[in-house]
Amino acid sequence: MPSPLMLAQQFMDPRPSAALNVNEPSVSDDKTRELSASPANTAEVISKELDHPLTKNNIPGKQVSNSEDGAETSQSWGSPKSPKLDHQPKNDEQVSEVPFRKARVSVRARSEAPLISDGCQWRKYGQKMAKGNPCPRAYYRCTMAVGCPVRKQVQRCAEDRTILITTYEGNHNHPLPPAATAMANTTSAAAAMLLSGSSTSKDGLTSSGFFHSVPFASTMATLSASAPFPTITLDLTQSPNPMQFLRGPSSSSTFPLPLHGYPQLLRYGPAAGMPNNMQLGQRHASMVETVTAAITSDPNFTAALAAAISTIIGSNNGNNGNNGTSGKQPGSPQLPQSCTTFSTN
DNA sequence: CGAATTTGACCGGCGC
DNA sequence: GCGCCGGTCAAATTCG
Repeated sequence: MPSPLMLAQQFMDPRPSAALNVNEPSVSDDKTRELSASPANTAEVISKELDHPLTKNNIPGKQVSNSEDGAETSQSWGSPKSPKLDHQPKNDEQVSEVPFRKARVSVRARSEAPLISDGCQWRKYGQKMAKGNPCPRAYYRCTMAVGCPVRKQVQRCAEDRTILITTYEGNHNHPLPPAATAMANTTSAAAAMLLSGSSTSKDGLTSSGFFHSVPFASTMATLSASAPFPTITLDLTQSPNPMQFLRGPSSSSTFPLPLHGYPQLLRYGPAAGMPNNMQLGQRHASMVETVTAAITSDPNFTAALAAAISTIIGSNNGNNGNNGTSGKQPGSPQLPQSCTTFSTN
């Protein structure tokens, strides 16, 4: 891996296509059946995979570790389990250049509701008791589109049952609702930050880059690449602090983060803006802070976050299977979707 | 009646 | 080689 940046990009999203679709609200999300309301919740998203599942190197037991909830730490998504639907191994070989084939994003949110709404529609297909956690883990599959390979796991933290951990895997092969898109952007930003920071070290990115300048950011998001696939964890359960910026009516129901307000976010993507050098320095920091603040302060954000995550996930792998449009775009190489996402929105 | 959820069984991987 | 564990499938049941 040449430049860390690249890595970052790859993690985030190798392909634009999915992301693009995401932006299009063709699907009305109202359908979101998940509880839409999780009042104060923090969500945890787990992972996204960059490559086909077939790649099995994953080590199932270990991957993400950042999670504090011991309960869920060991999840092995991406593993080859179901011969059928799960993976859509088809043509994505392009991604293979990436050192890590799979990436995961985890988001932990504080929520009383059994699920957090992320703008997508999910169907439960299984539930299991995880070994170190008294709370059952539920398995959901995205039903917004027929062949959407995206899956998610939802489980409460054993230690703190108010914390809901949601793990996303796979990429959406269909457009996501606006809410989801918004989330996606936010999440992507976070991920981007992480990634960018990660350049320094593979494992704990937290320590690098942005985080230095934005300490609390690290607390909310971390990326771990030690495993075969990188994992991005967003921890919304703890409020970092400071959001002095947003203090006022932050609690309004809408997402504060938005790109609308912060154009910087839009360009934040690796491709676009994450130059090796972060000239933006402070800008980034502020953006991050803003985002963080928004996240922590706004419960609704959780939903958005979840959606975002899924989007990201989708973007990563995405590709191929996804967008109906076409697996790959001839003209455009693989731009980081995140970029796309950002800019689009 | 159709769709979604629930629950147990089955499958495959991993560790011992 | 055996047992454990996580994950998914599929039939049955429930709800809208």
